[in-house]
Amino acid sequence: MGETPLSRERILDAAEDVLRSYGPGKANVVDVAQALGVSHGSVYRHFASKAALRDAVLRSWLQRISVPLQTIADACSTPPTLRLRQWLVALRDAKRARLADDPALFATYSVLAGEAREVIDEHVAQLRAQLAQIIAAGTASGDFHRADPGATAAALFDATLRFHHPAMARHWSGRDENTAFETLVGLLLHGLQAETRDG
Amino acid sequence: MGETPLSRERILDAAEDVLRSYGPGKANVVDVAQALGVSHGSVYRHFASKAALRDAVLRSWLQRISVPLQTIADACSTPPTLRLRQWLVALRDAKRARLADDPALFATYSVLAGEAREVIDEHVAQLRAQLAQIIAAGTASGDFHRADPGATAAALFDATLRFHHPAMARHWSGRDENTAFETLVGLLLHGLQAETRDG
DNA sequence: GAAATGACAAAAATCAAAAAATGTCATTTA
DNA sequence: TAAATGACATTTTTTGATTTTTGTCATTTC
Repeated sequence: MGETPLSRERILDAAEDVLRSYGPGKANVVDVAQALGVSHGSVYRHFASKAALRDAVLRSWLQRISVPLQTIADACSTPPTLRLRQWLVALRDAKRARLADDPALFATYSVLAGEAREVIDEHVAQLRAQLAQIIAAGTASGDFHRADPGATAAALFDATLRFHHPAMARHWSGRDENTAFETLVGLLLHGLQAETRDG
Repeated sequence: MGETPLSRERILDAAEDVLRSYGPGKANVVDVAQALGVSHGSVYRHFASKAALRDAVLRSWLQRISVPLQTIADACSTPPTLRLRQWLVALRDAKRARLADDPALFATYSVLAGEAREVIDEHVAQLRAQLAQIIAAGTASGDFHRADPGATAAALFDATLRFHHPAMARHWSGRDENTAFETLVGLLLHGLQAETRDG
């Protein structure tokens, strides 16, 4: 009956569609199987549990955010200060665009994120590593003056939480949002460029 | 029957006790009235609704955080840089202490906060005003070089969300918590002290 | 007569029975 | 013989009847 053989990929796509139209509370694996025209037993042949499927869908969504950011982090020809700014803007914009594009789906993924702590921790670690990479480049070039790129990356990620953490999405449509972001990023970049006793 | 006449104060105290022992989901105004030995109708004589009582209890809890911070903000004899650091440390410590002291009550108040957006907005505005006051002092003394104390205050408050927002409480017992805080505060203070084109 | 009461209607929470979803696996299909 | 099925036991969610809680106010109390 199946035209294309059933694969993880196809299941993931169907699961995302089901999630989009039913929401995180109502979507279930029978629906996903139905969307694919197979029995739900077949889905369990590719994913050990509903939680595993949910994690895979979330991971795929997060990849679509982190992969383009890696490209920015890798752009060695861009000066570190500019590169850092571009990266922070890109992260902010990626989140805002997803919220603006489909608020319900954004809310759905926020719920999934709340249920899949490990997947999120992994994603955050990836993003921090990208930041650390840029900061290390800036330290090497003499643009930044900080001892520990890892700790500094964590500080920058935390400092900008307000602009990328889904729990703060409520604020993203505020009037002074852009000014607030620019003020904070300006402050942080000045901090990085300042000479330190200990760095 | 009543020894002391029923007052807002006494109701507030009883409500906090009830909240402490029943939690935010189970506490109700009949319980509060019972704890005071009065009918629930009498409570409604002092508070228009359960929501109004809840707001008042939350406001009182928040005051106990913001009033001591105001004292720090007002300490003109302390140099602005140190004063700012003290204020940020005090806010962080106040939240951490409440979480450590009674995690269940902290969770209860976090739920209340989620239900009483307006009260929280007011509280945040107060805290930001305190920060703005310190920053304005630092700008006047030449320690800081930022154009807009209000915007800078907002940026500092947002940048440190990770260390004072209840939604982030999960992280507060982490191993590198103190280092992370010090790294971020150091970065921010350097940023404030740096010369700017536009300030 | 100001403060408190408790009976009451309306709204919300609870609970247990019924329905649906998850996860397994012996059997079927191609 | 690898992939898919669907019947099944178990767990979770939904549903709707019942109980609790909220909020009001005419009456009572001190």
